[in-house]
Amino acid sequence: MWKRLVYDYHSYFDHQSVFMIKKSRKEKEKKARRDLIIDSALQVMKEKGFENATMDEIAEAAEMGKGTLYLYFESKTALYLAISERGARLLNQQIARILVQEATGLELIEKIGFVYLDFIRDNPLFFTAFNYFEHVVNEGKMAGTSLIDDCNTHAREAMAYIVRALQIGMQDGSIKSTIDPRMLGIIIWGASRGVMHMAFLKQQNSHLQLLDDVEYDLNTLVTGFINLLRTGMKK
Amino acid sequence: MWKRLVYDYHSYFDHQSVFMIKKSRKEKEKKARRDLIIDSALQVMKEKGFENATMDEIAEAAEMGKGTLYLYFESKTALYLAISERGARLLNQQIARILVQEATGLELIEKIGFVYLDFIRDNPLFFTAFNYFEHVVNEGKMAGTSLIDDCNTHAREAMAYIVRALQIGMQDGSIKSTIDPRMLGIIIWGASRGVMHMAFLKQQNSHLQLLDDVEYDLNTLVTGFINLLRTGMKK
Amino acid sequence: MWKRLVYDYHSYFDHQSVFMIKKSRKEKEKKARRDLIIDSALQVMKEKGFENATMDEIAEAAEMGKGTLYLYFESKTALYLAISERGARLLNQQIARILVQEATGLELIEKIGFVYLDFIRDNPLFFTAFNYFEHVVNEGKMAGTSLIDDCNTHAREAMAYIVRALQIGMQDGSIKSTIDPRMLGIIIWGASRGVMHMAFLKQQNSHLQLLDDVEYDLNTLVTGFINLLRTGMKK
Amino acid sequence: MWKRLVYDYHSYFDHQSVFMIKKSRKEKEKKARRDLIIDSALQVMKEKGFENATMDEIAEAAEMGKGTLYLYFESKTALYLAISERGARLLNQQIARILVQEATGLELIEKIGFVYLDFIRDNPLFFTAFNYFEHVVNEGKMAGTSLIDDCNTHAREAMAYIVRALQIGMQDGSIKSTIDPRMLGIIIWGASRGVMHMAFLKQQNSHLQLLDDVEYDLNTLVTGFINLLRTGMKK
DNA sequence: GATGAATGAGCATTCATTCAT
DNA sequence: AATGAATGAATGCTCATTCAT
Repeated sequence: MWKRLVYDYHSYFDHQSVFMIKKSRKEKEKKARRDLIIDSALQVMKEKGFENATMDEIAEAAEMGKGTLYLYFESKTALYLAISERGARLLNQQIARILVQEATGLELIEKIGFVYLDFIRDNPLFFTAFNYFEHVVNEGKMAGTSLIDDCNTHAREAMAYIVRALQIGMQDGSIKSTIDPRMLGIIIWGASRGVMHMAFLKQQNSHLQLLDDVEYDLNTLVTGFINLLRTGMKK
Repeated sequence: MWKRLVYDYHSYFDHQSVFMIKKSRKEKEKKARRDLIIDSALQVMKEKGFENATMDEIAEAAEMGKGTLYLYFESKTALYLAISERGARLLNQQIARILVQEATGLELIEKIGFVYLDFIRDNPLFFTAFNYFEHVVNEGKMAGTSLIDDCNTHAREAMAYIVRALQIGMQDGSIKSTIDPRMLGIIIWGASRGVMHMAFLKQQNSHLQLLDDVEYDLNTLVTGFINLLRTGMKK
Repeated sequence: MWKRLVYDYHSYFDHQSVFMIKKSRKEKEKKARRDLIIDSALQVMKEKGFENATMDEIAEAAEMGKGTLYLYFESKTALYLAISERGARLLNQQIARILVQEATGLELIEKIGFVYLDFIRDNPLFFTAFNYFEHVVNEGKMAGTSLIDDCNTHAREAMAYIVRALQIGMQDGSIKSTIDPRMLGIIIWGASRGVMHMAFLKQQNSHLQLLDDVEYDLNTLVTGFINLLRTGMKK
Repeated sequence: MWKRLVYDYHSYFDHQSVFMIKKSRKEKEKKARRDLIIDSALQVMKEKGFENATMDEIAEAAEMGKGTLYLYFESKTALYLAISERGARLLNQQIARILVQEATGLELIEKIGFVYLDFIRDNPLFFTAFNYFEHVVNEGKMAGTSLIDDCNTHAREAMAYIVRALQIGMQDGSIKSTIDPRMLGIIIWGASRGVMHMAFLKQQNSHLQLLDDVEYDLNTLVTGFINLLRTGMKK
C-alpha cells in the first residue's frame, strides 16, 4: 500500500514530470523561438527603422522561413505588439527594482525618471514600439487580443509603480499635492513621455532645428525636468 | 496739360492696379485651391485616419483630378507637411495673441498651456501632423525643402514664445529657475507635448486602459499639469 | 483703260503682294516658332535623352505655354517626327551637295558615307529621331499624316541619291555589280545605318563591352567599312 | 555484414541522389517558371508590341499573380533583359553550330549571315530585345547586374565567332583584308545589324515607303549583302 | 493665337498573408 | 512544425492632352 502509494506517487510524479518537462521543454523552445524572432526583428529595425522592417527581412535575420513567423505571431502587428510587450516588461522590471529601495517617495520618482531615461537611451526602438502600441489601440485594431491585454497590463503596472511612489511620498511628506495621486501619475507619466521623446529625438541627431538652439545633453535635460517636477517654477 | 498728366498718371496707375489685382487674384485662387486640398485631406483623414488617407480619396474629396494635387504638392509627404505647417501656424497665431497680454510670465505659461490644450482638442489631426513632421525630419526626408524649413521655423517660433514667457516670468519674479530658460523651454515643451498626448488619447476614446483607471476630464488633466509646473511636488 | 489696267494691275499686285507678304510673314513667324520648338526640344533632349524629354520641359525651354506646342504639333509624336523630318532634310541637303561634284560613282558613295558619319557625329539626336520615325511607321501610327509622308519622302530621296551614285558608278565603270542598283542601295543604306549605329554607340561611351575589345576611332571604323564596300563593288 | 555495407552504401547514395534530384527538380521548376514568364511576355509582346506589354498583361498571360513575376525578375527591365539574354543565347547556339562545320572562313561568314537572317525572321521580337539591351546599357541602367553581364558576354561571344571566322578565312586564303579582324568583325556585325534591320522592317510590312520601291524578298536582300561582303573580302 | 491649370488613364512595384507540401 | 513560393490588393506618381479664358 505504501509502496503502492509511493509507486503511484512516483508514477504520477514521473508521468507528470515527464509530461511537464516535455511540455515545458516544448514551451521553452517555443518561447525561445518567439524570442529569437523578436530579437531578429529588433536587429532589422535597428538597421532599417521600426516601420520599414519587412517580414521577409525579419525571417531571414531569424534564419527561418517566412511562414514560420506566422506560427508564432498571427500578424505583423502582433509581432510589433510583442516587441512593445517585451519592452514594457523589461522597463517594468527595472522600475520594480526601484520601488523596493529605501528612499523617500520623491526620490523614488526621481529614480524612476532616470531609469526611464537610461532605458530609452539604450533601447530607442522600444520607445517607438510603445508609440506603436498606443497607435494600434487607438485604431481599435486587435482589441481583445491577449497581446493587447498584456501591453495594457504592463502600462497599468508602470503607472501603478508611479502612483505607488507618489503615495509613499505623500505619506513620508516628501511630496505634497492636493490632487489625486492617480491623476498626478498620469500627468507625470505623460510629461515624462514627452520629455523622453525630446531626449529621443536629440539622440537620433534629428534635424529638428528646435533642438539645436540650446546646447545640452540628455542627462541635463532629464535632470532639469525632474528638478522642475520637484520644486516647480514658482518662486 | 497738367490735367493730362494726372490723367495719364491715373491711367497708368489704373492699368497697373488692374494688373496687380489680376495677379493677386490668381495667387489668391491658387492659395484657395491649395487650402481646399488641405481641407479635403483633413476631411478624409477624419474618416480614415491620418496615415490611411490616399491621394485618390483626397482628390475625390477635393473634387479634383489626382494629378491636380501634384500641381500643388510635389508629393504626398509634402501635402502632409503642409498640413503640419498649417497647424503650427494656426497654433502659433493663438500663442502669439497670449504673449501680448498683460500678465506675469507664469500666467503666460499657463495660458499658453490652455491654448495648446484647446487647439489639440479641436484639431487632433494637427497633433498627428506635428508628429508626422518630426518623423519626416527624423528620417531625413525632404531636407532643405521650404516646407520643412517652414515647419522648423514654426516650431522654433513656438519655442521662442515659451522662452519669452519664461524670461518675462524670471524678470517679474513670478518664475524662479536656476536653469537656462531655453533649456527650461524645451523641457516644458516636451512635457506639454506628452501631457497633451495623454489628453489626445483620452479624447479619442482610446482603449488604452491606463487612462480609464481614473475619472477626469481634459481640463483637470491640464490644470493639474500646470499646477505641477507652477509649484512642483516638493512640500 | 490703260490706267485702269495699270491700276488694276497694281491694285491686284499690291493687294496680292500685301496679302502674300502678310501671309508669308505670318507663315514665316509660324515657321520660326515651329523651328524654335524643335530647337528647344533638341536642347532638352541633349540633356535628358531623346525619350525622356517631356512636353513641359520643351515648352519651358521654348519659353512658351505648353498648350502652344499643340498649335504647332498635333501630338508629341508629331513633334518628334518633325525632328526626324528636319534631320532627314539637313542630311539630304548635304548629300545633295555631294551628288553635283565631279567624281566617279564609287567616290560619290564614299563621300556620302563620310558625310553621313559626320552628320551623325555632330547630331546624334537625329540618328535617334530617324529610328523613332521607323518605329512610328512600324506601329502604323499617324499613317497618312503629312509629316509621315515628308519623312518617307526624305528617306526615299536619300535612297535616290545613293542609287543615283551607284548608277553613275556602274556607268563610269567604277562600280561593278550584277544586282539591281536599287537593291544595292537598300543594302548599302542598311549596312551604313548599322555601322553608324556602332559609331553612335561608341561615341556615347556606351558600356557595351563589345565595343571595348578593339581600339579604334570613328573614322577608322567608317573608313574600314567604306573600303570594304569599295572592294566589294569595285570592278 | 558486407552486404549490409553495400546496402548502407547504396542507401546513402540513394539518399543523396534523391536529395540531388529533389534539388535539381526544384531548380528545374524554377527555371521552367522563369521560362514560362519569358514565353508569356513574348506572347503579349507579339500582340501589343515590345514596349507596350505591361506587367499585368504578362502576369495574366502566364496565369500568375503579378507579384510572382517579381520573384523571378527584379524589375520589368530585368525581365526585358532576360528576353534579350535568351535571344542572344539562342542565336549564339546557332552560330556556334556553324563554326564547327568544315568550310572556308568566307563560307562561314556567309552561313552566319543566313543564320542571323533566319533567326530574326523567326523571332523579330528578339531583335527588338537586342536593341533594348543596347538602350539600357547606353542609359547606364542596371550596370553590374548579372543579366547585363550575361548579355554583354553573349554579344562578345557572337563577335568572337565572327572574328574567328574571319581569322580562319584569312588563313585559308578565302578572305583578304588589311585591317584588324576584330575591327572588321565590328564592321560586319554593325553592317549586318543594319541590313537585318531593313529585313526586319520589310517583314513587319512596315509602311516605310523606302522599302517598297524595289521588289525583293529577304533572302535576296541578305544574299546581295553577303555577295557584297564576299567580293569585298575575297582575295 | 496663346496660355497653363486641370485631367485621369496607366503602370510598376511592394509586402503582408496564405497554403500546399 | 516548418517552409517559401505564390498571391494581388493597394498606391503614389507621371505626363500627354484638353479647353476655358
